[in-house]
Amino acid sequence: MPRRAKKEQEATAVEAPSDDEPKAKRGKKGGAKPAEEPALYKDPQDKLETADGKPATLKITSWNVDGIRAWVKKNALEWVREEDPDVLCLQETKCAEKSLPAEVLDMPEFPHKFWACSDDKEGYSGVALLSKKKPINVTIGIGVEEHDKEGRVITAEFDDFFVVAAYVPNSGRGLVRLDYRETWDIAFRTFLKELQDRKPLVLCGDLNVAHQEIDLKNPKTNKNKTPGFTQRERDGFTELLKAGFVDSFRHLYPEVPYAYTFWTYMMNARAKNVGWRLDYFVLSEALLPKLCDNKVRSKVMGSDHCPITLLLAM
Amino acid sequence: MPRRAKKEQEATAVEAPSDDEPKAKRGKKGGAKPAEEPALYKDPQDKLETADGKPATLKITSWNVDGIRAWVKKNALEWVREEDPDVLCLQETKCAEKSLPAEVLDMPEFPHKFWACSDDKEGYSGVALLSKKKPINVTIGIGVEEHDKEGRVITAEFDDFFVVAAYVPNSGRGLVRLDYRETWDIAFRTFLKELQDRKPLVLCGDLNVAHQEIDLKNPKTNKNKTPGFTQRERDGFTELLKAGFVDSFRHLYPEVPYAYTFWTYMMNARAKNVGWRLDYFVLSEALLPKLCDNKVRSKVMGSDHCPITLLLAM
DNA sequence: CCTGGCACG
DNA sequence: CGTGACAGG
Repeated sequence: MPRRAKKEQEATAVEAPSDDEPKAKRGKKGGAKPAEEPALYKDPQDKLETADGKPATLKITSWNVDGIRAWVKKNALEWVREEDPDVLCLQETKCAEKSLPAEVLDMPEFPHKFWACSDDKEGYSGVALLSKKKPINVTIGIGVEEHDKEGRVITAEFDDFFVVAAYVPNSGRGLVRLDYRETWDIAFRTFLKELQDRKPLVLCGDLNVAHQEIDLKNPKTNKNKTPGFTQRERDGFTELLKAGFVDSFRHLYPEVPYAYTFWTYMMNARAKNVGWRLDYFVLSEALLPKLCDNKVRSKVMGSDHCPITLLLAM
Repeated sequence: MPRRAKKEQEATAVEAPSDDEPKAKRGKKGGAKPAEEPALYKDPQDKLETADGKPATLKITSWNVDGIRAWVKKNALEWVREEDPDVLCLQETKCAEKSLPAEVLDMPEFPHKFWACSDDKEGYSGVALLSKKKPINVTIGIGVEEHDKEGRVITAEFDDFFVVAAYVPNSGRGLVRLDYRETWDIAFRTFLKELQDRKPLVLCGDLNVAHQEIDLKNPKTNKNKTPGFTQRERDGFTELLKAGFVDSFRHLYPEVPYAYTFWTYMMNARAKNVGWRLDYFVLSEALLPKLCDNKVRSKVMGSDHCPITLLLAM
């Protein structure tokens, strides 16, 4: 940093599927159906300065990789190198530390690498935080034993702020883990508030909730049924914002729909942009004057989530 | 049948690996090691008639497919169509009947298809017998309850002979199932002898034993250690031959080495032809006058086993 | 549908 | 190393 302007968002990891939706479909009952145009999202050009003209000096990228080994094989690191963030936060690495791919361990761009893996279940959960600059201090977990066994949080302290990389527990099929999720949400909020009492923070990662109806394609059918869009999960997020935090994407783009960061692999959801916004940068309000942009790199392939990037003028 | 002569054995399913062994290797200690030429096997041209000139009229192909769904995806059926056998025996289909790939179920070349699947463990073992001609009768198993739960044997009766398609149980890592294997071998032998009392038979399939030292690359290191080359398994095969059966490949080519039908996927074994002859046609002695050839299609890809083909003048 | 584990070979 | 079933999402 400072950075040159990049021409346009490009998907370098893996080519986006080239065949579009069929233009028209004939229903089984014989009735001709009108073509359903997919509601696409076009991320605007990166805004490289704050509202009052201070240049972006810090770039943070967050990506739920859905298995770091498979992700590496899909050449996702090529895109990471082009994006060239200062801090890279990865969720769902699904990989014991000893099995991490050499391609990631070797990256000289990030001399400082931190890993949190699940204690019990191999290949489950797991987050990483990679940084160009050496953090003052790094901690794993949120300081609550029952919540720190699954490799879900890494906190890196820098001079003027914390970066918290998080992978919030999914409530599970049939919402079997929604009770646990609520317990987590409360404990995690406490943790974040205490951190923020010391220094402003950037929370980034897969928070496993679509906050409002605008944050997923099918709010009606998923409300209180599908993990990630129950009232309790959404209220948890609202509570977080009340504690002095800001959803930076929604702050910058209050009315913009279709800006999803996750699409199930099933039913060709990504091609149809039937998705969810589950990945966030949540900032301490104190950092708002430094906010330049929050990008959603929706075309970048390599996982069932796309990467998101935060630009700050620190 | 009768058939035109085929020019040369060709691998149409999947290209054989194109890079050969490195010509020379330098040892870690600095000493130059002589290049180890892989001991290759070249299957001779198909012999399309018996020793006394009767033309081949029956072609049986046997292949351990190591998962019929994966095998189909590797385009193995293309090769099967070129080979065009009258009877096709498949082992290790690893597939419940309801999940069989449509590509196989649809094959009009084989109007008569028979499946034997594992009762308990899904995706384990399983054999198939496909035929152009309708058999007089078909049975599953060997008529012994404890041995008939894993989908290992199909017997098809034709006018002048039986075809027995078999996948003999592997003795398992650490030979944990060698005792069971011996029990199986005895029961299976009894079954075959009783069949043969009625009509001559062709046993074909993965018998999970390399009979003699010539039948695997590394007899010394595997003897009595690795499943498939213990004395008890080898003796079982010897006992079978004593009961009036003939290993047709070894009968035709008594001294030919390196004619393997299986190579572990590990350690690049196939490229180095570090293999085992585990797949056989075992004939009733009465069928010897009809024997034309026993082919080992070692270049044909699609599984960790290659197909073998028997040519008879019935 | 796609990732990981694990059993089996 | 590669297949399958299974958990998890």
